Amino acid sequence: MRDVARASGVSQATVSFVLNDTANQTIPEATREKVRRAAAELGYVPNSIARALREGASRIVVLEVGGLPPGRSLDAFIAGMDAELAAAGHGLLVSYGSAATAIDAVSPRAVIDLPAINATPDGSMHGMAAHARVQIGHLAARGHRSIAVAVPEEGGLVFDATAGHVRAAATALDLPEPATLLVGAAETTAERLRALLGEGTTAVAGLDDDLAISVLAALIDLGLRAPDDLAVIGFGDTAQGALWRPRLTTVRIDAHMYGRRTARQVLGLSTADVKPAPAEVVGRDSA
Amino acid sequence: MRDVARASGVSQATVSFVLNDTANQTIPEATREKVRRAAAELGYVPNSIARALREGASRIVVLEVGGLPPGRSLDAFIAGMDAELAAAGHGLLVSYGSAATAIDAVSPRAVIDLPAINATPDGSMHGMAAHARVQIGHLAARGHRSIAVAVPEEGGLVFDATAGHVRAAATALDLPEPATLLVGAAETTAERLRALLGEGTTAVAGLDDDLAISVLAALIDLGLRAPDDLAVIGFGDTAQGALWRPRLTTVRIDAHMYGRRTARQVLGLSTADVKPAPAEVVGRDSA
DNA sequence: CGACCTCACTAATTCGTATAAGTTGACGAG
DNA sequence: CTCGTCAACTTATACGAATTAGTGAGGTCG
Repeated sequence: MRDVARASGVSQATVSFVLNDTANQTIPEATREKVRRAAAELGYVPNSIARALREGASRIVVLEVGGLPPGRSLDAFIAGMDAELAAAGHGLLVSYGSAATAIDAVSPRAVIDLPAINATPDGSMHGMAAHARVQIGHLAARGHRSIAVAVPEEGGLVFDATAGHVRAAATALDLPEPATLLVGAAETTAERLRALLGEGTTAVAGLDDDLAISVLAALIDLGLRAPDDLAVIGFGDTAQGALWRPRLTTVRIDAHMYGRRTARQVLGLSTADVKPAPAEVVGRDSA
Repeated sequence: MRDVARASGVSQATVSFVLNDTANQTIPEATREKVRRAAAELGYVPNSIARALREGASRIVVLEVGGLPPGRSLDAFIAGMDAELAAAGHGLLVSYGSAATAIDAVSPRAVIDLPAINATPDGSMHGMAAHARVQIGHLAARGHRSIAVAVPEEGGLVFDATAGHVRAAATALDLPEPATLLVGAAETTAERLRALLGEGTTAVAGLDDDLAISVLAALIDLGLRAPDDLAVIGFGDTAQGALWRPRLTTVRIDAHMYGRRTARQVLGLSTADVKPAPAEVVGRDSA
């Protein structure tokens, strides 16, 4: 910046004013032009660390994904956030694992703890509660009343919370409390599924597509088939689901828009014109 | 830091010396103790942005994953890097999408362009070339000579490079140049596969498990079965592969170690004692 | 004609750290 | 008694921007 100032014959402060279009600063267009030209010629690039030191935060936002299931939805969410943030001159960085170190190393403008948000009582930010209602609603509409929810054996908070949404959805639809199907090793899962079937369960909702697919596999191991012996519905619309036979019925959410909305939210921008499409059942063969 | 200095009755510089164990600095233990105590009491936490400004780079490293296929290998690689970096006081942040913005916003200690590294002529850093030899070698050992490689229709550089390794492996084993199977929509893929089978192809190697699974699905659509009508082998050992029927034969790599090694490399530490296990075929039913 | 205002800037300070370059007092050697 | 050395610090500066508080020239108003 000092070089630019020297080259254009003004002070460093003036350069800052011009390049940042600082308000309440009366600088004639001629000078502005001179400064901009010099900056361009010298290939001036602001040092974002210095800027961050001055402003108290860097222009990036960190997304913590925790144990969130990977897949198309997460990718789309990330892409959406990234696009919106980029438009505002910010960058998106994703942290797996040791977030704390990373976070204080970059002083992000904001950090988004995605699992925590989804775990919110009403999952408000991303409408998780509403999504769950769509998923369970599909099953209920097909006459299922005795529904189980497939949860990973080594769950973690993320899944606990999501399972909560599914349970709430069942209650809201006047269905009995859903049973839980712990998904683990192939044989154990199959055994548990057999037990559940014996108790009259007619449908299973997976917290994500991978879990639903595991259930489908277990079903095959038992020599049974979906949707006749058991209806299975997933969540998230991963590529895998469409490949399976029977093809997996699942729920698609507008993750890209949710990503964009989240980005605008943390930047303090209006979210009025970014409306995610409602969750939608991708009706295929398994339910 | 100034507060700590005031509280312990020394200068800010001394505090810095003590807290960083600066070499060539003679400070009696008594003083050191005083400073440390004050720091602890005041809950002093160094401002990493200021430190980054001073040192020219922050203590984080950015990993660019580009269009790399997600899955267990990538997760393990990330976990490995993260662990090793954390031990050295650094954080790991992953960039999808607009890496440039993010990178200059944080001035990372290093940035790792994973696809680019894997694309290296010999894929040296992560032994991609050797891995490909293991994959093709398995097929060759079972007597297959006419092998095709499954590549995504919308490939990108990552896959081009990986495909190169597979081709090189075939050549090294004195096999004819492998054909290419473009994987796209279900029907098209099945058609292409039918054509390939007509030309005598007896085995397909997928650049990752997802691609191999798509081939398995296409095979089912054609009313055929693996491994009798076509041997199929994947790469990366994702959870999905084990669920499929026939269960997918694949290649497992020691991604965690590769991650750790990469981390130590970029930090300039010795990599002598971190030796990734060689790639290994997970022999299941499909090949 | 002097007070006051606006324009077009500049000088100086701040953010929090790391470190090079002193400074002071005690002690030993000659 | 003096000089040099060393321990134990302190002072001052730099990193690169943003921003606050001026400052001088020129014009307006009463």
